[in-house]
Amino acid sequence: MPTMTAAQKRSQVKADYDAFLAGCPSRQLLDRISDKWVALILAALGSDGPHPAGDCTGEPQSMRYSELSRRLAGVSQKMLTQTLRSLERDGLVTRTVTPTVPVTVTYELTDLGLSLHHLMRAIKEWAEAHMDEVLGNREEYDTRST
Amino acid sequence: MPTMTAAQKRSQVKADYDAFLAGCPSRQLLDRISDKWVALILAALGSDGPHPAGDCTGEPQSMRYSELSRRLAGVSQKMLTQTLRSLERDGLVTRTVTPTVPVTVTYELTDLGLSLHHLMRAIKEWAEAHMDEVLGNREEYDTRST
DNA sequence: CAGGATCCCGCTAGATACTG
DNA sequence: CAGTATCTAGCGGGATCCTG
Repeated sequence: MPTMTAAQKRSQVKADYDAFLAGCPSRQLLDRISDKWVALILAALGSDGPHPAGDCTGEPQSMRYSELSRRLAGVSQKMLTQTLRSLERDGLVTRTVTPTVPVTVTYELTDLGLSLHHLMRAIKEWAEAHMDEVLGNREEYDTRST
Repeated sequence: MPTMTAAQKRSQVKADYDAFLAGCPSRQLLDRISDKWVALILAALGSDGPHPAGDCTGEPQSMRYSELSRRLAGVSQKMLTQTLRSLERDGLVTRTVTPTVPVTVTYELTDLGLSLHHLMRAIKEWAEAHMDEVLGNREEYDTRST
C-alpha cells in the first residue's frame, strides 16, 4: 500500500508498539500483579494466621471461597471469582472441588504462585522503606504550588 | 445511629476496608508502578543507549520531553505530561527548565526514582524467568476446557 | 518546544438477582 | 455454598485544537 496518510502511518506505528508492549513479559507480569485483588488474594493465601490481609508471614495454606470473601472484606463475588479463575488459569493457584453437600471449594497457592508472592513481599518492603519519603515529596510539591 | 440497615452496614465495612487499602503503602506503590507509562518512562530514563525501550542496562540520564515522546512511541502527550508530573510530584524524577528559546525541558531520575527502577528490573527478571511457564499454564487451561 | 483545555468513547468494576 | 448472568454508571485515556 503506497498510499497511506500520515495519520494512518502514525496509528500503524502505535499499533505495532502496543503489540510489542503486550508481548513484553514484564508488561504482562505487571498487568497481572497490578490488579487490586490479585495482590490481596496472594497475600491472603500466602499468610496462615488470623491476621488481617496485607500481613503475610508464614506458610501458604488452602482457603475456602467463603473464607477468602470474608478476609477480603470489600470484594464483590464477581471480582473474587473472576480473579481466582485467572490465577488458576495462570497456574498460580489450584482450585479443588470436594463434592460434599453443599459443595466445598478450596484454593491454594502453587509453587509458582508462592514465588510470585515472594516478589510481592519485596515490593511491600520497598514500599514500607520509601513510601513515606514519596508521600513527603508529594506534600511538599502540593504546598509549593499553592 | 442505632438504626442501620444491613445494606448500610455492609457499605460501611466496605468503605472502611477501602480506606485501609488506600492507606496501605504497598497498595500505593502498586498503583504507581502498575501504570503503563510509569514503567516505560522509568525504563527509558534508566537506560542510556539508543536501544529500544524496555531494555535497560546503564547509568541514568536526562532526557528532553520530545526525546521521551519519541522513545515511547505510543504515548499521547496528555499521558506523557500527566505521568511525568506525577513522577515529579512523588520525587522520582526532576524536571529542569532551561529558558532558551524555544524553551528546553529535561527530565532525570532522582536517587529514589533510580531505586524504584531497580525494583522494576527485579520484576522484569521474574517475568523473564517464569512468564513462559505462566503462558504455558494458560494455554493448557484453555485447551482443557474446550 | 512543551504543554494546557476539551470532548468523548470504551471498558470495567460494582450492584442486583438468580441457580445447581 | 459457590458461583453465573445482566445491566449500568463512572472514569481512564485517546484524539484534537490551542498557547506562552
